[in-house]
Amino acid sequence: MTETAPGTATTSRRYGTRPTMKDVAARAGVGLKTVSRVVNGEPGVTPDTERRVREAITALGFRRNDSARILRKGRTASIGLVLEDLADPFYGPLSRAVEEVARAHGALLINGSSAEDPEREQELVLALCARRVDGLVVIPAGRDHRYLGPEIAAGVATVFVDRPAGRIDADAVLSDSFGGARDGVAHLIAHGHRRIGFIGDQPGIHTAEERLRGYRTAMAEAGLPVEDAWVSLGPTDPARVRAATAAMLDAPEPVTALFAGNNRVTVTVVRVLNERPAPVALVGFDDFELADLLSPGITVIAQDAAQLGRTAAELLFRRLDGAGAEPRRVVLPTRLIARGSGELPPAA
Amino acid sequence: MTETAPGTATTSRRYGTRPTMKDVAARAGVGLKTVSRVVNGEPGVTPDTERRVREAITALGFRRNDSARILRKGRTASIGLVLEDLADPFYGPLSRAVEEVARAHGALLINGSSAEDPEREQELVLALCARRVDGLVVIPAGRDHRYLGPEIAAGVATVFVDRPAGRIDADAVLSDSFGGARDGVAHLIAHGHRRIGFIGDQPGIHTAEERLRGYRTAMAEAGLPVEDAWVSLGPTDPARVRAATAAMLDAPEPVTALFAGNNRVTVTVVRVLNERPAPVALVGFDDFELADLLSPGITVIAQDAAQLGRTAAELLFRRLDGAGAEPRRVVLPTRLIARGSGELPPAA
DNA sequence: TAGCCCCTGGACAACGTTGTCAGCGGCAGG
DNA sequence: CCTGCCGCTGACAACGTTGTCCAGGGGCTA
Repeated sequence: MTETAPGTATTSRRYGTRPTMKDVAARAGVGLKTVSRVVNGEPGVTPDTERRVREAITALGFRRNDSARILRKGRTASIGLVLEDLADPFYGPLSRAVEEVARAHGALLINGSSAEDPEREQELVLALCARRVDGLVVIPAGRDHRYLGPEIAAGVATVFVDRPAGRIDADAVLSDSFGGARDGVAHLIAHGHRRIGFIGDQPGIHTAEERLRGYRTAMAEAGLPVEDAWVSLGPTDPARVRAATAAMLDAPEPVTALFAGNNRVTVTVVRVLNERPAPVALVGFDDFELADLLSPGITVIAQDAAQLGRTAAELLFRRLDGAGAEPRRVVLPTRLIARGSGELPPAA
Repeated sequence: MTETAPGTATTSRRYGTRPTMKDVAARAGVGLKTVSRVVNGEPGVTPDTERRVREAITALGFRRNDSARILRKGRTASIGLVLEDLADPFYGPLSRAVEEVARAHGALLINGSSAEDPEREQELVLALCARRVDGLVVIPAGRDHRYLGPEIAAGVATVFVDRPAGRIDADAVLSDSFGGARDGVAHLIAHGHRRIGFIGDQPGIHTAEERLRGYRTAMAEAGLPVEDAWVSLGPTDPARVRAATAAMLDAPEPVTALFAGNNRVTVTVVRVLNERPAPVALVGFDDFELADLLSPGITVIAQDAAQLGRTAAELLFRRLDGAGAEPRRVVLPTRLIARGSGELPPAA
């Protein structure tokens, strides 16, 4: 045993310094490798030796340093998740689903929010790569993911969720934004609407564009024109959405129904409609808690966020297990849930 | 550019093997340490040398291996967050707030869900410690955290949030559960209620007990009795809460008002009340999105989840910056938001 | 021109763990 | 009694990075 801190016992160590296997080995009177064997449950250790080692471990409060282990082994048993905003209720279940799958595979989840900022996304992704995560699940904020090329080539499995990767070919798990929006708008048309507004997320975001395309397609299929004033894309903050909604409703010839491009938009639109006397039909993309308890209940195009996360994570681990193949694109169906708001007839 | 075909030049590497500083140094024709200097922006490198190194870095797709760096430096620049369930809307903003603070301090956030299972909490916490996170933010699931003793002694800063640690002395950031519940119940009493039910989370959970204590105190302060049938603690799954609510409302002498112990409970209670003709007053602990849009709006005791997370993370980083001191307990106030459901008069 | 210092660059050890390999004692078979 | 094998154990190198220390060269001063 060696002396360490000024004037104290053998086991005392400076604050902030942790005992290592070497310390454990010294205390147990065995070799370094034997400690390693015990810690990792490898065979070939006498019960008596093992007991001595275990005693030393608890006495010293030893905990294996995974950084060293990772360095040595090359695998980190962790995956990274980069999403837009954890505070958005859409991402909670998604994140949780990814975590559950990771856990089932013995991996830890490291996650971060890009705040919808491409630079921040890249910064985060590269930080995770520097940590040598085994794989990445990314909800893209940017439109160009070529910076991931070297990482993917180096063996970092990567799956994109909710939106496809930009300018590289990679696995992606998506919801059927186009089909969902088309169904939702067709639903409104079926209930007699002719003048339908679309309020969506920023142009440039894949889902926003797909949903807009779905809207336009449904209108076209019904032979209806789309006026410029009926389409508004932009940030989903309440102020912008409020303004857009008001503009459509206060126009000389107001829209009689609205399609909201995601849950953030829907919530604000509901608030605006609530403040107005005349009922306006509404279908929103994304389901959300309590949508059924509002009056009228909100008709939505539901996508299963948890399923999205689960599917992506499972695909990721299949890749890690060596399922090498062409990048795949998985598209999950959406489901229209009619609750009332989408079945209102045109006011006029 | 060099050839990378199988079995060729020095710079070719197997799939899954990443270039190291040594490779970069060889390619740039400089020493190992010089590469390190460039990568870390240390002074003392000629512009020309730096350029050569940077070229080699991009050519090889080099990315520093943070595992090795961490091992060498001892600090990981990452903190761990262990919470109950990311899918619970209460934790999204909390997690996000912690992340923002971590980011401001240049640290990465690793998080995991305990699923309210003490064993899983411990497993997660220890896994994070093995990764040598610099600090931990923990929303406890268990009641005994002595297992954290060695870690804290070894310098892992730890802050508990939402509930205090069990059987060890540690920093904690809490909401005023007791005061909030007391205020909420007093609010119901002020509106004429005498028979008030309390539906809360599992006994053993600190907040559940504090809120129950607040309920009992408010009742006692008003000189009102509390019948056993008016108090129900247990899991917050819909089935249990439904049953408990129904039992209180269908009793021979039903309660005229309910206090819900957290947002999960509130949501289910709202659903049950919606199915019944007679209005029942309701105050819920925790605010939630759309609470204002229901009819009646739901009166709540709001706690600021983001503030909770922010405060905890800031305290954590103060500790990491060396603010050694006695463990502190910070209690944040709650706020009653009256929206209608809490102001309904007794039915009878 | 000698002497000195500064600037740049590199050799080397160390961080804590795991994989490889070799040693040692005992036991069975020849 | 020797050989060969097996079960257990430990010495040693390696993972990729950073900190320490030293060497060489160029510019400056005396």
